[in-house]
Amino acid sequence: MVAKRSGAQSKRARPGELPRPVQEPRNEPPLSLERIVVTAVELLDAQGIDGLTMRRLAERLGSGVMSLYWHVDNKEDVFDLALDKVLEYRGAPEATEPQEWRAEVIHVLEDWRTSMLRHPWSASLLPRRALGPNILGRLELLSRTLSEAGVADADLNVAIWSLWNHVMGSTITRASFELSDDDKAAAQQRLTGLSERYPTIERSRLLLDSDWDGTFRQGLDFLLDGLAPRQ
Amino acid sequence: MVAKRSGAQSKRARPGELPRPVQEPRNEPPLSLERIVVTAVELLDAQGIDGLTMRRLAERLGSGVMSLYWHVDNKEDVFDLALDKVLEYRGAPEATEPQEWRAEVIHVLEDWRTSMLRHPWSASLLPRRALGPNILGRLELLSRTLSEAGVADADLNVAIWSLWNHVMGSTITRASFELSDDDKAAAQQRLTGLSERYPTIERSRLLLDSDWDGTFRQGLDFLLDGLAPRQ
DNA sequence: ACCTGAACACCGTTCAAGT
DNA sequence: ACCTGAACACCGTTCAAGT
Repeated sequence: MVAKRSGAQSKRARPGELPRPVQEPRNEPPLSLERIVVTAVELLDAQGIDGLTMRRLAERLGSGVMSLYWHVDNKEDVFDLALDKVLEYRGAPEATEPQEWRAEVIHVLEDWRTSMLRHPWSASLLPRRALGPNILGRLELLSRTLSEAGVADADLNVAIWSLWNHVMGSTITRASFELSDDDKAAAQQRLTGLSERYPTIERSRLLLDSDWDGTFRQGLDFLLDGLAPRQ
Repeated sequence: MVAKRSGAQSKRARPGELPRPVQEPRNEPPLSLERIVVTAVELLDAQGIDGLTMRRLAERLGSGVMSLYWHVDNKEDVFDLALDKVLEYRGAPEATEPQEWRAEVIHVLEDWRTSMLRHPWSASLLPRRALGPNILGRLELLSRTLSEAGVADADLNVAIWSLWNHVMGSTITRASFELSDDDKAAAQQRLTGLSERYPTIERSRLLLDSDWDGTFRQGLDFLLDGLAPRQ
């Protein structure tokens, strides 16, 4: 269903290595935290949040279940690591002018949202998990940008959380509506069945015609208008 | 830990009924969807999201586990029902002037947020669950208020989703930071340990001094400024 | 330092049956 | 119409042990 990431690309057996029979090419490299996390992300992408199981994860890695526990404390740990993995920041488009703080903030936040939408499970996971280094890094970047743009220290935290809330809210909403076609159909049914009870949202086709990207951009613009440093 | 709802108040045995021995007062009323939902909310309040178990739920209800399945399709169903239960709308403060649309919208959204914060599990659950009648009712109310205030039909869906996203984002963020003192402590530790890597958010004490209510109100004001119908 | 299997205490749900 | 227990196919994790 959902696109899988390439993850650990299957290396050809190096020449000179003893050749394994073709039908059993599981030339598994040794377990490592990195491999575990990459595979966990693959599994989450493929099977969703309930699809991640220590047993299934071990199977994919070609190891015993309990081997995982040497590298990882528990399942929560795996979630934290997978989440942070997905939020690696692949660098901004280099030194923008200080004038363009607004464009830079928009870039940072859209990249954030895009990263999460590539892995829909991440959106609903983030609010419940610890903040890993990549998440903190993104917060730091956002913070610095706003600060340099002239937002007063006293207003900084409110500004950051407002933007964070907007990113989280719109990403989670979008991801959840994207994921559950059943729910959507059920909601539509319930709505048209009860259109006398919910006439307004039925008329506006709230649950059916929604421009998520447009909503994100417009809400962001409103927030930035409000947050912009007075000059 | 978390306040429990009163739920089904324990009725005294009606006079004329055969008296049960005092030490076994489990004069359980018959199972019903209502009792199941109320008890599920109690259990979620007390034990959190992972604390809700069909077996524990049945135990609290004094019934066999499988009895639940006559009233309910599966566990997901229980989540949907508990979530919607928590979002019952206890009426607005009666017919406000049409001029006061802004106050009314703020009231609706703050009540929404308050309801969810009373049951912190609801915030992280809502994005993944189907929309029940109470949730739809709140959307309808919001929709009607905005429409009557003069928001054009073409802008209505964007307006509603922007506000919804803001409520969800800020409630989820707040609930998650409220819940996990451990994570907070860990984050603080990680931060102060690595203050050279995250200097800006360390300086602003982003993770420690946050005025969630203020952030909610201010972000809401910015959004309403932007969404307000041009006149 | 790294990996393992057996075992434990749980899950949600199917099924066939009881009243 | 409503409730039940036994059974199945799973879970995450402890533990004692292997290399």
